[in-house]
Amino acid sequence: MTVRRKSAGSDAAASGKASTINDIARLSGVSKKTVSRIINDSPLVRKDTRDRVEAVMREVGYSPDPMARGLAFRKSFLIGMVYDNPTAQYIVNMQYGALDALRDSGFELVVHPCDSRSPGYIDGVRRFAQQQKLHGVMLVPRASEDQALADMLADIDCRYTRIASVAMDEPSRMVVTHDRNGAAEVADYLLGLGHTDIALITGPQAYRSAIERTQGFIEAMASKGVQVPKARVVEAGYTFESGVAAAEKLLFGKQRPTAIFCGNDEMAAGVYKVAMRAGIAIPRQLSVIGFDDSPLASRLWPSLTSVRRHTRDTGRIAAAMLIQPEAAVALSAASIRPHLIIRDSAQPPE
Amino acid sequence: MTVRRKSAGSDAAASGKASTINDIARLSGVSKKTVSRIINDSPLVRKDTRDRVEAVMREVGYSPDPMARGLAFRKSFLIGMVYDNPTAQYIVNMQYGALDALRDSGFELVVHPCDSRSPGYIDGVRRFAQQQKLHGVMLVPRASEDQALADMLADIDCRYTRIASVAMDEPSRMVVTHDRNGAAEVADYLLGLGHTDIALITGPQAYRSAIERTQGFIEAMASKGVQVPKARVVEAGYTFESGVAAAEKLLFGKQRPTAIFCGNDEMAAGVYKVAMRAGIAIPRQLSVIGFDDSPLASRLWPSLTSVRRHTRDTGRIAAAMLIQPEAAVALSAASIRPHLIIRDSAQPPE
DNA sequence: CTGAAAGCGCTTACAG
DNA sequence: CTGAAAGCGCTTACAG
Repeated sequence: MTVRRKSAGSDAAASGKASTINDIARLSGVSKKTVSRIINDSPLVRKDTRDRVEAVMREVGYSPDPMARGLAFRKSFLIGMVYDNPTAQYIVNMQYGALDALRDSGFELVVHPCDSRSPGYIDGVRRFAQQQKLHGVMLVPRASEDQALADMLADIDCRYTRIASVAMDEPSRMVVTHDRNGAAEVADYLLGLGHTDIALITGPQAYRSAIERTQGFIEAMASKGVQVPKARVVEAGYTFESGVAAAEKLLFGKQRPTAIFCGNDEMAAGVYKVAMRAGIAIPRQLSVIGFDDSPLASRLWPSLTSVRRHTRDTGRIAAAMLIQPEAAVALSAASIRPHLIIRDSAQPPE
Repeated sequence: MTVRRKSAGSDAAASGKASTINDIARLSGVSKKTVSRIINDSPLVRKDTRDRVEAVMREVGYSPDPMARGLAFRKSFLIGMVYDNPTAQYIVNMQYGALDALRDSGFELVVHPCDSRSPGYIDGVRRFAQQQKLHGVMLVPRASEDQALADMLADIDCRYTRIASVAMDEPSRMVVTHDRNGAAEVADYLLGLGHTDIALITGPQAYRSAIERTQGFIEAMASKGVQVPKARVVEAGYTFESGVAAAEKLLFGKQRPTAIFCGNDEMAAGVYKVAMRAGIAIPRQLSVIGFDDSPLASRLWPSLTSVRRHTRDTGRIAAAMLIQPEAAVALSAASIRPHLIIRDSAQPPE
């Protein structure tokens, strides 16, 4: 037999209405201002007062209304995530990471995909940020690389963090993913296997990540004394189809490279398709390496060696910097470095 | 030479503050209540008054503050999307669809992934809905199949829509995806190619979609006079790894089926891996068909014939039903039926 | 069809 | 350390 405990909040609960700051003030015998101080973690409250009020809050299950708070603060408790990256897994991981940081913080995540090639997109983000009085915005590549976007946000006093492969703003606003390091690791790995004739299929050089991955690879090779000839570098579009087209150029020329490093997994899948169709065995006759460590990497056959990015961590840090600015420096200093996941798509050249 | 036009809103603009309903009322010489009526599309406003006020709004770029409106309405302008589906592309498409419906509506999308197997998850959704005073919630499979979740939302008077493969709630709350039809189409297709010994790798039967796809297939076969023996049906977990395990059971038995229908593309990729490794040629020696038409389908080699779901449309309709209840019936009547996308992974049996 | 008053649930600015 | 008053930008309930 259970005894139904009569809680101090049963009036509000019974009437079906959520309790407000006034209820808490009345029930704990303090002014609403004191309750407000407690909600906002003000140090100007005596410990026993705080304890008493917090007990009441717990008992009635009080949580402050974000809209009322937002109205008074002139700022909402919403974090916007702005992105135009077409890769689903990347977006979802970034969202999960942001939500990791936002969990139990009172902030919520509002998603805002956009098309950074369309002319009005900056205005769209501005309306979004201003109308919702966003607490902050996470800028995900490639949108994060658009200086005009960042300038607009600074202009309307909307705080933001930028995720990018290289620093391009104040440290307190940057989460740097160091794509260059991942590409260098690929170069070292392939050189270590004995490859010297390695081709590159790069992403569009209008993307900073593509530049970083390309340069990181080429420089790491150079540092070991191996030059990558221009003809071995084919620029593609980060898409499967563009990977197919690039592979066709590379695999049916006079001399076939013994390995191909692709700027992402999508394009590596394109190389797989061309190689399979042409009867070129991976990895025996051709080593292939991707970038992203997307789900695709382990589902392809043979499974694809690829560079893992810590996308979820990246998202978590970018969001945390928005809601805990004081921790920003420590967080941004935390190095998120990609690293190689070795699977079955590379071996020493024949 | 451009003449800078002095707009009626230049005072507010110059002071850097967004204009409010009071500014609009003052500038157009009406009461704020009339402005409010116009914001809320009330018919109780004379047309010329409305036109005049709307002109002022446009001129100063006014848009009402959602937090102030929400506070007064006791309801926010946020739509929650609750899901526990691990497939990234599905989630992202669903989000895009919802955003299609929400665009320029004043509503925003707040994402809320959860784990429907964890005990406290319903409480988590409740807190989310109550604290944010959500305008409505979209329930995505498999969370949408949890009656206790739907009951809780009804209990707290939070409107919701459920996306599922079969109706399990009032029509005004359902978006039905008819997975059964897609599976039946696969059966017809494989029978048409001449297959009779077809195996199934199904999703977990705790998922309604898995039941629907399995039953849809088996019944369509039966209607053409072909029985599917029990031993030809292997239950797996909708994951790549579970697909691998199931394929190993099916492909190395006494008699190999000539075709396998997989409950999703992930598991089909698992079949590919096992077949490739064992030197079983797809589609010559084994036809394989998936479900989802995920990006994976076209990236595998040979490209995978699969059932396309109209996920983005589904998301759009589910969101539209929340913000335009009057259109709900018409929308839910709109049939979203999956259909087969034929690629290269099936051919007549040898 | 239009408006003045009161209120939504908080915080800021000021006072003590 | 604590509180009474005014205000954030809207809408509801009531009146005309």
